[in-house]
Amino acid sequence: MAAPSVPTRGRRVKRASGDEREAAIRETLEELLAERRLHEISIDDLAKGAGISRPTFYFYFPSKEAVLLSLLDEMVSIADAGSDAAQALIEQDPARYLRDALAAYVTVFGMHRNVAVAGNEAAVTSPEVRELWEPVRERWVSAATSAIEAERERGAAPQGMPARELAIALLNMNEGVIQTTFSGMQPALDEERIVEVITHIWLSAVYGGNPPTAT
Amino acid sequence: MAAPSVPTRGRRVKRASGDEREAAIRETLEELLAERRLHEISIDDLAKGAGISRPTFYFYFPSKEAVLLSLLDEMVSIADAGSDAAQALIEQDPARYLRDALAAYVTVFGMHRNVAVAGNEAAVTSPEVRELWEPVRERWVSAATSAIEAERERGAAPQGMPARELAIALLNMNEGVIQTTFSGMQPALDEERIVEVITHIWLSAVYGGNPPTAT
DNA sequence: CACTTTATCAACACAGTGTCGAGTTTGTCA
DNA sequence: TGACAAACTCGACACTGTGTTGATAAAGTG
Repeated sequence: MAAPSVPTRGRRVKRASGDEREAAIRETLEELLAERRLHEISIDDLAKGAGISRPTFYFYFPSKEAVLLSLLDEMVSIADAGSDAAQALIEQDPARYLRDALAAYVTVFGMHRNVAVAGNEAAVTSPEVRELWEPVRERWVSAATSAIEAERERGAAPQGMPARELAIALLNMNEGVIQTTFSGMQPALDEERIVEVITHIWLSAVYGGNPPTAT
Repeated sequence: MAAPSVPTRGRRVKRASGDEREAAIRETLEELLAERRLHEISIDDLAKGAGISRPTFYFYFPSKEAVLLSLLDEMVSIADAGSDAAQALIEQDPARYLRDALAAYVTVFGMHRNVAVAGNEAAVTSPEVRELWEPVRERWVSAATSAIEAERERGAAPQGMPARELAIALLNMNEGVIQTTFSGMQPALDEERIVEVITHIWLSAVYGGNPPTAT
C-alpha cells in the first residue's frame, strides 16, 4: 500500500523537469482560483503561470478540468484520512464521532475552499469531474447509512425514515452549506458555526430528540 | 396591482411582433434545456430556434443568462404563490403547513426542472442570476426563521440553535436535494420521496422529537 | 407623407480552444 | 562518443462562439 503521496490518476510515469511543470500548473490553478472563478481562467493563463506555452500545457493535461481533478483528488483523500481518524470513536461515542468526522471535512474543504468551490462549478460542466464525485458521494452515503442502521440495531436510534434516504438528504445539506459559505453566497452560515449547526441537524434527524449515550 | 402575468424585470414596453419573438426565444431555451445543459447551448441556437439571426437576438436579450433569468423569475413567482396558499395553516397545523409549503416548491421546481437545474448552473457563472437568487433565498430564510421563533414562543418548539442558522442549513438541504434529484446526479432521493424526507428532517431539527400538535 | 421608433442582419474584430508538425533537449547503451 | 529514442516545446493553423457596428427595411404616428 505504498501509494504515492499524491494520486496520479493513471498518468504515465514522468520525472524531472516534467514533474516540476506539472506541479507548477497545479499550483498556478490553485493560486488563480483565489482571484477568480474557474470559467474566468483560460488555459493560456495556466500555461503562462507555469512558464510554458499553451500547446505545451496539453502535453501535461487534456483540459483545465483535468488539472482541477488532480487537485480535487488530493483534497478528497486528505479529508477522508481526517475522518478515518475519528472512526475509532464510532462505537463508544457516536455523537462525538459524527462531530469529529464532519469537522474533518469542513476543515479540509475550508483550507482548500477555492478548489472545493471550483469543483462544484466543474461538476456541472465536466463529466469527468462528475465521475470523480459520484463514487465519493456514494461512499459517504453508504458509510452514513451503515452507521445509522447500526445505531438503530443497538436500540440507540429509533426506526423511521429509511436510513439511506436520511443519509442522502443530510449529505446534500453538508454540501450545500459548505458551498454557500465558502463561495461567499448570501445568506450563509458563519464559517465557525457550520460544524455545530449541521451536527445538531444530523443528530436530531437520526436520534429524534433522544441523544445517543456514550459507553 | 394589475401586474402583467409574466414579470418583465424592467424591460421597456414592447409589443406585437416584438413580444412574439421574445416569447419564442424563451420557449426555445426551455425546449433546448430538455436536451442539453446551458453551457452547451449557444446564442446562435436560441436565435435559430426563434427564427432570427444572432445579432437580432441581442436586440431582445443581452445574453443567454438574461433569457434564463426571465424563466427563473416566472418559476419563482409561481412557486411563491403555491406556498402562500399554504400560509393559512401556519397557526392551526404547523407540521402540515411545512409539508404543504415544501411540496409546493418541489412540485413547481419539478415541473420546470430544466430551468431549475440551469439556474443553479448559471448562479455560478452569472452575477445577474446570483443577484436574482440571493433576495429570494433571503426571503425564504427570513420566513422560516420567523416561523421557528413563533413556534418557540408559543412553547411548541424547544429553544436551541439560533433559528436563523437552522433555517439556512435546512434551506441548503432543500436546494441540494432538489438539485441532485432533478439533475440526475447520483446518489439522489427518489423524486416522490423528497417531500416526506425533507419534511421529517425539518420537523426533527425544529421540534427535536416532540412533534407539534394541531389546534 | 415626413419622420421616428422598432426590428433586422451581413460583416467584422476578438478571445479562446484544440491539433499538427517541425523543432530541441536529454538520457541511454553500443 | 555518438546514434537513437523518448521526452518535451512551441509557431502556426483551423475552428467555434461572442459581442458590436453600421446600413437597411418595415411599422406606427403626427
